[in-house]
Amino acid sequence: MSFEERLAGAVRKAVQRSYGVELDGIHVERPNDPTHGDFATNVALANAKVLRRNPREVAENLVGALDAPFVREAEVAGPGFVNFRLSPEALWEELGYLLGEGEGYGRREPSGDPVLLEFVSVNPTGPMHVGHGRQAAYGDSLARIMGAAGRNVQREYYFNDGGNQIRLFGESVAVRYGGLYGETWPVSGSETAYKGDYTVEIAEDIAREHDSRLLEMDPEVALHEITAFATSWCMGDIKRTLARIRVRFDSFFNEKGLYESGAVDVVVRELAEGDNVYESEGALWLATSRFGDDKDRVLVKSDGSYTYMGPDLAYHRDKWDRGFRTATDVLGADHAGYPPRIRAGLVALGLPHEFLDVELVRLVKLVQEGEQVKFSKRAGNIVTLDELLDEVGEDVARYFYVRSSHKTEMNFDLDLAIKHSDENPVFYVQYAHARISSIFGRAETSPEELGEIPAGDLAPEERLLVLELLDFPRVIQNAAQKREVHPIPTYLETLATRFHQFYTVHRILVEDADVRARRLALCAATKVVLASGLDLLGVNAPEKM
RNA sequence: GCGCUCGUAGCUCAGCCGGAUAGAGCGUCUGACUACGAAUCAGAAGGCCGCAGGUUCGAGUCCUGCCGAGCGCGCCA
Repeated sequence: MSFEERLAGAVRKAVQRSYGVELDGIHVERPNDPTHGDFATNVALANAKVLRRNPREVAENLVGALDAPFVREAEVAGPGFVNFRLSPEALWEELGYLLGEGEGYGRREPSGDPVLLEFVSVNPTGPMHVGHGRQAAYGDSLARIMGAAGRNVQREYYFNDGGNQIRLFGESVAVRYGGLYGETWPVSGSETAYKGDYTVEIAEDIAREHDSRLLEMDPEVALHEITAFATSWCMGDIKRTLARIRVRFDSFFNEKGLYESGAVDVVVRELAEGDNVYESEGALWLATSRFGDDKDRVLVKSDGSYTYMGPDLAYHRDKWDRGFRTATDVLGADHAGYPPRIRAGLVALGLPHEFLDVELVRLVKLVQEGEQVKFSKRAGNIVTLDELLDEVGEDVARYFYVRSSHKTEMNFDLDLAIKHSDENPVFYVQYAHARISSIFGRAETSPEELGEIPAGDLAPEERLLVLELLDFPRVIQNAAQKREVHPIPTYLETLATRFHQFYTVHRILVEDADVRARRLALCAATKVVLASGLDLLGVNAPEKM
């Protein structure tokens, strides 16, 4: 149990003893100003009115009634805060526990209902670009964080391997392929849809494998071949990029299978037989507005084919049928209209409203020389994720992506990113880790060989470092609960600062065996938490750099 | 027009369930390596937390209204 929780419990008991009331939601926090102690609570202020006493009086009584051996000092301050200072023995003991847990510190075993985290899910019509990189980095880190927080999470990639976009893409590659042999391939639109250079590469690969054989076949059959080749080429490319940026998936789910298994038909039929559909203008509409959507949506088009509602609802129903009780979808912010209507459809199918949880990731705005560049896969003017990784490296990219909240807009100036990659704060955090490794190298020992920590007084820098280390479990829980990744980088940077400050003031490898043991313990604990935190972000913790 | 998400230092961003004097990094300026890694540390300058009301002991944080930005509002996904 953390000190926050233990303190909250002790405070609750003290209030109970003094006033005979049971309070819940007791808030204990780390004050900004270290002179306000290690922890503070505002219960006296928050509850003065209910107790009909003035806050300072409540605080005084609370201090008097407090029974908490790990607290060395409790005092009333300001308008009625109670500031606590912990005993060094308790802090060292807790640090010993941290070291005993090692990389597992702050992490919980997965339990509870399984959660399906779906992210990236980009169509296999081209390489991943810098915008996708953000969703990949966010989604993967979120999965790691939720897992560490004890959620039973599975990561899935949903890919669209049918539909109109795919057809247009297949045609675009076919045009390139035909072009290699001086043939003109007929397209359904007035012009080729996808123009990126990679379409030529794919066409060349097709030619390498099939030569001109496909040109002699029935065009529809040939197009089918080409499309299959092209999409699988792209999936391969995407998977390679994902692996490179250390993004892992447990499963890949393809849309086509939903049609082939009849799952889409089943869902549409089920809805059609219910009371929430009606016909209008030759189409079948689903009354999603009854369940919170802005307006109703077409389920079956007037030509008898399904809209995307069909497969998407079938897909989410499938998630439910597989036993998941929460479906977290990580989507680009351009899909903002999507959650209400899909959720409405799912509720119409009888699934609980809370089942679908959507996190919208703001798009990355590409800027070059102060001007916004519109990047479109179809126009071909994209900066690929691979290009970015070539320039700045995996650690810099992953850290950069998740350092700011996924909800805020992100301006991405590639030139600037390359130029300033040396200044990326990830190095600040990694440096602290490498520095500690170097200390252990010099001490000719390792974090594992430390043994018991002899208790003793803590210098201010040591105290702040310990308190920061012990905050890690809370940071993980908080981030998981709020589905945010950026608190981790924020925390790691603070921790690295606390360490560097401690390091600057105190020499670690001193003669005094107890002092040396304590300081090495601080180093070991910092090292393990830094490595663990960086791991949550998919970033390396180097021994030297 | 309606809906969602945002607006914090020159720039990029933090800020836990409403708490005490709003914090970092970059950039600018000044200092610190003859003991463990200076990719570091100490300090200075830099703020109407978009604006205006409201809620209360207390608001960057909650509510309302404006202003500004992005996205969405297809028988596209």
